[in-house]
Amino acid sequence: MSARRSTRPAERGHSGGGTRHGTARDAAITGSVEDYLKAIYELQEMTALPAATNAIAERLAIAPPSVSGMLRRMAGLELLRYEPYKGVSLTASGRRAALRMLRRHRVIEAYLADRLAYPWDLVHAEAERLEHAASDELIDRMAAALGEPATDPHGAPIPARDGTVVVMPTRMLADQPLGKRARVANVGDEDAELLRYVASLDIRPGATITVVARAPFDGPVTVEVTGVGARDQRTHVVGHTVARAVMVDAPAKSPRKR
Amino acid sequence: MSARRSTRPAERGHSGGGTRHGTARDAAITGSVEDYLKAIYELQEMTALPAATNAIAERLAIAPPSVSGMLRRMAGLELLRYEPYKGVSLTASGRRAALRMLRRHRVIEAYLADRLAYPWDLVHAEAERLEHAASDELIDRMAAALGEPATDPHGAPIPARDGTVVVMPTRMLADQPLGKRARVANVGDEDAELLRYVASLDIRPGATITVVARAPFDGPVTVEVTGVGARDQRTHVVGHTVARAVMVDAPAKSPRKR
DNA sequence: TGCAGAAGTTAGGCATCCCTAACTATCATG
DNA sequence: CATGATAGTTAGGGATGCCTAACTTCTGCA
Repeated sequence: MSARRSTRPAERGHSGGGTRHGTARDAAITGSVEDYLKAIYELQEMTALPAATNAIAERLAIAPPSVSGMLRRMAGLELLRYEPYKGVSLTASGRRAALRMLRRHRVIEAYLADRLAYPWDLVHAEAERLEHAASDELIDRMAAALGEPATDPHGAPIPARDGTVVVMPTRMLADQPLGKRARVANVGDEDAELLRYVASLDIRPGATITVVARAPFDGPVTVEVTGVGARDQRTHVVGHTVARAVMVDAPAKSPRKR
Repeated sequence: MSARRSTRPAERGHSGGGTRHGTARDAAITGSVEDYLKAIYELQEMTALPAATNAIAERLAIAPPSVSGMLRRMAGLELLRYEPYKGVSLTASGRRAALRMLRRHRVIEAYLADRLAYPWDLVHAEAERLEHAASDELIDRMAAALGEPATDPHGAPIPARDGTVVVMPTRMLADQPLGKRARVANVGDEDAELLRYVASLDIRPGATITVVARAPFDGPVTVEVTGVGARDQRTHVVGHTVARAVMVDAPAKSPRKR
């Protein structure tokens, strides 16, 4: 009988077998754990407070009890600190892993858009799956091919290989003072339909935008937009959801490296 | 509270949840099932007989009982015909799915090698993971970017979108008659070390090779090689494992489209 | 033809990762 | 400071997908 293959796939899907060799911790970072890490990081980014179980559950479209269980497991892996009923916050190791995922996600998005002419509303969904399967080698080759891009197609900063990110201070279009010109920094990447819509209004990272009116009670916002390569200005009225998804530069302090 | 995401990941890892919408059959084609399909197809390709449980198990580096269970499940999905103790053969639907995976795998390999300067011994491992995560859209974009390549970097034919493959008749270098010049058709892609080795001998798809001597009892084979772009000939002595991994054109009948 | 060994199966288990139902802790507020 | 809504937990269960141990079927060869 011929020799049995000695190299077996380290991780077969997300489940089963496994947990041999590797950094003991690495071995247990499944695709699901990676999704949790990203979600928790992004929640903490927003609030700077421990991430709430229900918030994580909602972000991942998972039932809260499933999250409780996973958090306990991840605490065991020392990816986060978990005090029951008190929410979670990432450890240094968890934060590193989360930023690694963010880098992967955004490099893939950038590559797809730039090299395969992927429309910007589709790159997120594709990256969402590829980010778990791609090797670090592949991510680095893609980033290198693009010349180490600083942002993804939606304007979100791409963490560097060493886990540092340059976070520019931004605010939602919904919070932007009237009459103040600003640069569009980034647009939330999760809603494809919304992305197609705002693109049709020339609202993309780098565009210039001014809020000229805002109706009360989370009402529509009137904006003047000058597209990235454009000279002429267009006026649009957008709803509150859009005004919350579009982020503009808030040139307050200097950019922070974190 | 903001609107709950309506689009949830259709498949979370390989496990759990799922089985919503889709062709009822599609929904159950997990990454593992995809691996089985490929393995079974390739075994059937070689032998033209039902694939044996143990052969599948060995190919996938999985214990035979695990295979038995999976085969029963896949028979239920009508991907294959399963007669206990008699092996399995793919149904039309299973064959289609297997060829789809082969196309994905080989398009990815070709893309990585061509566009990201991936060395040919590494593309297999990377494709092995990406093939489960990439969308059809991505595969087609990659294939289009390359100009619809006919073969992968190892010389294996890439099935067309419609599931047809042009299979050229080949034979192992180990079976090639003495003194007969032939073109290297393809080299088995699974063993990275072997690939690096044969590449160092200029043995790649398209190279010209002649067996000038063969020792008995599966002994070493002496060959004269002219590299793809090269003019001068080099002589090498390779072992039986290499002689079985290198396939050369066997210009017998005309190529079959299957 | 019969029987040993190879091939393949059933039985029972475990890890991941999700679910619903039911219970408990926390906290704002009257 | 009691209490009820909300947040979060435990309990129990199911699918996938792998494992080992033990058993059954098949087959080639004397």
